[in-house]
Amino acid sequence: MNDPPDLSNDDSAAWRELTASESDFFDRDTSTILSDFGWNLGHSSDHPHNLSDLTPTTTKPLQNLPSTSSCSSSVAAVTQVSTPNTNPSATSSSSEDPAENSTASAVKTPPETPVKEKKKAQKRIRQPRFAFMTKSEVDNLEDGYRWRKYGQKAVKNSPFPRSYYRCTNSRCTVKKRVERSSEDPSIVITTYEGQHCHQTIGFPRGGILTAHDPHSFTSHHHLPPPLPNHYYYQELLHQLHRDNNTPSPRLPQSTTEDAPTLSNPSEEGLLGDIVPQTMRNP
DNA sequence: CGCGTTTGACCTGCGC
DNA sequence: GCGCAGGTCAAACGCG
Repeated sequence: MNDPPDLSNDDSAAWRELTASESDFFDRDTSTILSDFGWNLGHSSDHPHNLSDLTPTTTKPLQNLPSTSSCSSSVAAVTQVSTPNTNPSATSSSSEDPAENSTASAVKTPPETPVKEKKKAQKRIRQPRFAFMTKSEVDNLEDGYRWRKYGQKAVKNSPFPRSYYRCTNSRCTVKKRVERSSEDPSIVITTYEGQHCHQTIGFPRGGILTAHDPHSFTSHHHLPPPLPNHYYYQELLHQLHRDNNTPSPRLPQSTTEDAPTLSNPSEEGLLGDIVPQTMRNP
């Protein structure tokens, strides 16, 4: 049905299906969008500086793909096209393992009938995806969650492999893919799939976040993915469709003249300077 | 020893 | 039906 487009395996039809959600995406307040995916942008300087701690980054959300909520139960929600506006803490109470987990656990089971049928019923289920580009030297940007790498694949037409990560929280089914842009190796494309159903767990090894005080460990300590930027978003779309010889989808409203708007200076400091020109093709 | 990464194999979807 | 590419698994391995 509404198969969410895959950034890497981009299918033009799927991209075109974005239009409605794109409008919604760009019309909405940044923090609202991000919170939909379990990210809550701090409103002051009290958020941790993770991304910029690692490297100067320039980040751009690419898409907000409506689908299901990963931590609420899944199958029935597939047809929901409206924004998955559940906030992570709200969904966490019912965070039984949804389709994603059962799918994964079923994969390696012998190809028996019941499991296979179950898989088949689930195969179309995709979590909401949120992709963004980050101009960074490092591939794996700290985002407040712990990730376990479960796979790496070579990507066609790209010298850079794609890495697959899963949230280490056993009840959280969020995944992310990390790959470098073949056109600009300094650009890291991160695609999140699903919503976290738990708070950020901090950085056990890095110690940037702490949870000593559960009361202070509120949602605004979620680390945000980067801010939306129409320019990058559109650039990527065009780039992808150039690569695939498919017509570029039209973005609602936004133009390449849209300057990235940072809601406050501290965010700018967090995310690094946004330099739209870096995304332009020569 | 626990946890995370690496990596080859396997599964699945999709286009031709 | 076949082949390709993406996605996932899980054993082996490394590290603190």
